[in-house]
Amino acid sequence: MSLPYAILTALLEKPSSGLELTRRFDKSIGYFWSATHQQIYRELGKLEAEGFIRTLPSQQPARGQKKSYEVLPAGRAELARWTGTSQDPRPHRDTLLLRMRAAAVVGTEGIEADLRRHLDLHQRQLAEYEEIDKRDFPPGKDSSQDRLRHLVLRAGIDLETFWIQWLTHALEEFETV
Amino acid sequence: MSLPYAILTALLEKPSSGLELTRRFDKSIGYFWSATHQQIYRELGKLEAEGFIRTLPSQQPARGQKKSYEVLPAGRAELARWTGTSQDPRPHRDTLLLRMRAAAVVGTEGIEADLRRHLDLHQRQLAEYEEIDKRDFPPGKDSSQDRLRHLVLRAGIDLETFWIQWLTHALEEFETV
DNA sequence: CCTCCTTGTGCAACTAGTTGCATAAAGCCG
DNA sequence: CGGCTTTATGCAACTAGTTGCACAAGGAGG
Repeated sequence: MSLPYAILTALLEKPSSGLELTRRFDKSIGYFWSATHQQIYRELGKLEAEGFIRTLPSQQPARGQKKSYEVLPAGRAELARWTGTSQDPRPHRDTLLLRMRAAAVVGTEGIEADLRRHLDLHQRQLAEYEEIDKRDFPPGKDSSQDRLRHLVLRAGIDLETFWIQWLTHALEEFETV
Repeated sequence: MSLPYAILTALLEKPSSGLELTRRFDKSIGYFWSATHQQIYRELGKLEAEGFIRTLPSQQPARGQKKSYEVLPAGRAELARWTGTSQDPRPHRDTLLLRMRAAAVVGTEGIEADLRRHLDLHQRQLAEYEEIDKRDFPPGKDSSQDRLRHLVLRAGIDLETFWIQWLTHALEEFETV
């Protein structure tokens, strides 16, 4: 699966401890590959056992003691291999669309309020992305690294924009019934 | 989770056997809630045990013997309850965006071909949706049922359109490096 | 200095989803 | 009528992801 590769990418961007990774997942990589701290700790253990990462020296492993990891050459190679390997898109699951379809059969009772709530959530997310856009990608920056990362952010922005439009349209539909 | 509700919706639209449901999932509900035949058979068993569905009469249960199900009033009520219940959007995972982010760190070797392949897949999917659009939603049809189902289809069409645009843009980016 | 809160790591048990395979009936075809 | 394919149902074992909780260290404050 993809989680180990998400972690390798995050660690290459910056060596971190489990908790730091968890926090960074919550506001960056996690936008398109979320993970709980549990998954992350477990995966860090596996990656270390496989020789893809190691704990930074000068740190004895103990509970409640911060333990930072960095990527080893074998880990970078494995990530590069995976990145270049063709993969099918994973099946796509969306509860809200499913509920709309159900609502067509059993009635729309109660769903409108939740559409509004989702609209609000997407608007917040969009605002967050635009914040990042302004902060991390000012006009001058366009190394090829930056351009790729910016492309990913654009996908996020455009997806949120799509949802906002769709939800707005759906809510209009409800008003005219 | 949502699978049982996807199945209830499909069965309300039309009573079916396990295999028929599997096929219908592959070309309708499955566009936003996919499931394997395995999941479906297991879930049908559970739904029957809970008294939400039953096998159509005049059918003895035997291997290799078709067994059709229909939704009972309790099942419809449960689906209506679920549909009207507020739910958080589930975390969103996308391998391709993750790979782009990884590519920013370890290089883009090999990813371009796969972007083209994905572009092709999305174009086919869009064509399929537009086919359904033409076939199932001619201008006259707009009962409130139809309008909701059409709204869901529009989401599919617009999402595919988004991906096609994004991938096209990404590939242009690659050419100018 | 002892309790409480925060930071950090981790185990165990669960739910959801996937993959591989078995089995049975029924139709097709020489 | 005997093997071959298709239709149909299902078990078992696996991988991925979630939830609930435990526990240790260190700092803050009465």
